[in-house]
Amino acid sequence: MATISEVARHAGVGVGTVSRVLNDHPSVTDETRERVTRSIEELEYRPSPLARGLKRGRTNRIAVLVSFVTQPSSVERLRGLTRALSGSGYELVLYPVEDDEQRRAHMDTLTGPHQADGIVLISLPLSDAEAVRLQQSAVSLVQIDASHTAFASVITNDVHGGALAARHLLELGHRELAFVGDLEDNPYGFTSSCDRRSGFLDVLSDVGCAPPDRWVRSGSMGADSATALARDFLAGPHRPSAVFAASDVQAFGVMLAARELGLHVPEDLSVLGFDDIETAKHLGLSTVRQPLQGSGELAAELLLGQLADPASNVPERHVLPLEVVSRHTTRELPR
Amino acid sequence: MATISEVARHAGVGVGTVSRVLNDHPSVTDETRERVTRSIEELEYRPSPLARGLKRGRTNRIAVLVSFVTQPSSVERLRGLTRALSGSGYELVLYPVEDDEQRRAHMDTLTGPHQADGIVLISLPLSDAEAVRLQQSAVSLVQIDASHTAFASVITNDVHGGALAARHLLELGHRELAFVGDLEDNPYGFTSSCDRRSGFLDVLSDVGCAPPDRWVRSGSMGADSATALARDFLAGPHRPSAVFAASDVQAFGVMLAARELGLHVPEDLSVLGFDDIETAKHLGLSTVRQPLQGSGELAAELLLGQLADPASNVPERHVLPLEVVSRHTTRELPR
DNA sequence: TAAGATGGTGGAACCGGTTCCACCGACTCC
DNA sequence: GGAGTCGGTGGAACCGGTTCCACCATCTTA
Repeated sequence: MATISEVARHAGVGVGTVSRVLNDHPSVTDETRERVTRSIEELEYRPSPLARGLKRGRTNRIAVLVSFVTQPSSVERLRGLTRALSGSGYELVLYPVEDDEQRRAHMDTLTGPHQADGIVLISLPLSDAEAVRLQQSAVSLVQIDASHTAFASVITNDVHGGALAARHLLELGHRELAFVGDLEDNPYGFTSSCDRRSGFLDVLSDVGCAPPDRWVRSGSMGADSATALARDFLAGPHRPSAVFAASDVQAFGVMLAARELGLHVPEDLSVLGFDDIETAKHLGLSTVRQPLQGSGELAAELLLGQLADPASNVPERHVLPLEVVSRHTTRELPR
Repeated sequence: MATISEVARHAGVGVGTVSRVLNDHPSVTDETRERVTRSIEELEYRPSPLARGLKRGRTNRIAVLVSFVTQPSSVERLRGLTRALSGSGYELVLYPVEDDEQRRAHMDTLTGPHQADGIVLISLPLSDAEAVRLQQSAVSLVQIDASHTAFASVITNDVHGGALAARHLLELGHRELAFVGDLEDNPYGFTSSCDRRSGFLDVLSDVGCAPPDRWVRSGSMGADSATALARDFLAGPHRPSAVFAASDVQAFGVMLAARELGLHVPEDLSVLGFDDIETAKHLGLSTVRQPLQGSGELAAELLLGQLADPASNVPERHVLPLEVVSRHTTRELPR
C-alpha cells in the first residue's frame, strides 16, 4: 500500500506538494497537479484516514448512540440519519445501548480524544452531569426524541399526539376507550409514553369519557406485555370499542390479543398506534404519525451544519409535526 | 486533553513505561505501575485511538456493509452483529448501501489503508473482481446470506426452505397454492427468493399440485408490490387457499391485500412467510424461520476468530437450520 | 540594475501513540 | 572480585499524513 512519500518520489515532487494536491490547495500549478494526480492513480494511492485524522485532530466520524434492540422506531430514525449522512464524507459509527452500563461506557469513550466529531443521541435523555462532560469535550451533539437544553434537539409534542389520538377516536364515535403504554420508570427515563397517555386522558376527561382504571394500562416496552395487558381487559364481558397504544409495536401486541380472543379488527375493536413505523403501513395500522426518518434527517443536517460552522451552534429545539393516519384498524361506529 | 507524555512527566517515568502499563506489558514493577495508574486517573487520560491505530496498523473497527433501507431482515442480522461485537473492543462502522454506486464506493474505500480490520457483508453477493481486490488488501471478511468461495459465509439453504413451506401447507390440507416473491434480476443479484420459489414449486409438482402461472408471481422487493400482485389473483372467483411469500414483509403485503378484499386470514386464506422477523412474532404470522440474529452473531464470532488468529482463516460455509413456525395466519383445511 | 514582492515548492516538525534498542543496577557464578 | 546475565526503564525512531517556514525563480517597480 503506497504512502504519500512514495507518491512524492514517483512524481518527482515533495510530500507537501502531494498533500496540497490531495486537499485542493490552490497554489499548485496545473502541470504539477496533473503529474501528481497521475502518480496517485498509477500507484493506486489512498490516504490513511488515521494519519490524516491524527494530524488534523478530527476523525470524520459521527457516533450514533441508540437503544437499538428494543425499538423499531429507532431503526427508522437511524435510516434517516444514514440517508442524510451518505455522501457527507462522515462515517457513521454505531454505539448500540442495551443497558445503563453500556450507555455509561459509551459516554465515557466518546468524551475521550479523537473519538468522533459529532454525536447523535436517539431516545436517550442526558443527565446534567453527562451534559457538562460533553460540553467540556467540545463535541457537537444533537438529540433526537430527548431535549436537554444544552444541546440542539429534534422532538415532537407527545401530549399533543395523545390528544390527537383521543379526538380522532371520539370523532369516529367511540366512547369506550382504553390505553396501553410503557411503564413510567423505564431504565432510560423516557417520558413519551406518559405524555401521550396524559394528552389522551385529558381530552377524554374533558368530554366526560374518562375510561376506568383497568382500561388504562402500562407494561414494559414491547409487544408481549401489550398483548398480556390487552388480553386482560378485552376478555371481560364489558370491553372497550377502541384501544390507543403508545407505540405501533404495542398496537400490534393489542391486535394479537384481539386475534387470540377471536375479535376482528376493526369490526369488533378499533386499534390506533403511535409512530407510523414501516410495518404499520404494510399492515394497514391506523396510527399517529411522527416523521421518524425525517427526525434522523433533520438531526443529521443540524449536526453537519454545526460541524461545518461551529459558531452556528445554537441549542435549539425543533418540534416536528404529528398527524393521524387512518388506515384499516380503526372504523367509524354506527350510531 | 492529556497525552501520554504528560502522564509520563506527571508520574516521573518515561513514555515507554506508560505505554507498557496501558498495554499490560509484564515487565513493569507493581510500584511503578501503581504510580502510573494514579497519574492516568488524576489527569483523566484516555489514549487516542487514532495515534494507536496509526502505529499499530490496525483500527479496531469492523465495517458492516448492508442494504439497510430495504430489508428488515438485514436489521435483525445487524442486531445479532452488534450484540456479539459489544465488549469485543471493536467498533462497528455502518456502510449503508442504497444503490450500486454506493456499494462500489464503499468497496473502494474499504480496500484502502487503515479502514477496517474486518468486514461483514450482509446480503450483498461479491463479484470475483471484488473478491480478488479484497483478498489483496488482506482484510478479514465474512459474508451473511451470500457465499463467494473466497471468504467464510453464513447462509441457509433456501431451496430447502421453499420445500419446507410447501410440505407444511400440504400437510394442512391445502392444494390450491400461490407464491409471491422478488424479481430474479434485482439490482444486487440476490437469488434467495428464486431458490425459495423453486424449492416450493418442485415439491408441489411432485405431488401434482403445481399452481397455474398467474398464481406464481414476482415483483420488486417490498410489501407494496406483493399487495398489488396478491390483489390480482385474490380478486378472481377462483382463488388459492394459501399463499407462500418469499419474505415476511411480502407476506404482510399479501395480508393487506386480503384485508382490502374483505378476506379474513386465516379463515378465508392462509398466509405463510419466510424469515421470522420480529414483527412476524408480534403479529402472529406463520413463517419459515431462519436464525436472523443468530446469523449476525455467528458472523461476528467467525470474524473475531479470524482477527484473533489470522492463521485460522478458512473460507468455510456455515449453513444455518430452517424451521416452520406455525402461528395464527395458517390453518388446517377441513376435509 | 538592484531591491522588493510574489507564487510555487521542498522538507522539517509535529500529531500521540508503540516498539525496539541501549543502558543501568543488581544478582549470579566461576 | 570481575565477567556475564537479566529485569526494569528511558527515549529515539517511526507510523503517514498536514502545515508552516524557508527558499528560489520570476516578475514588478523605482
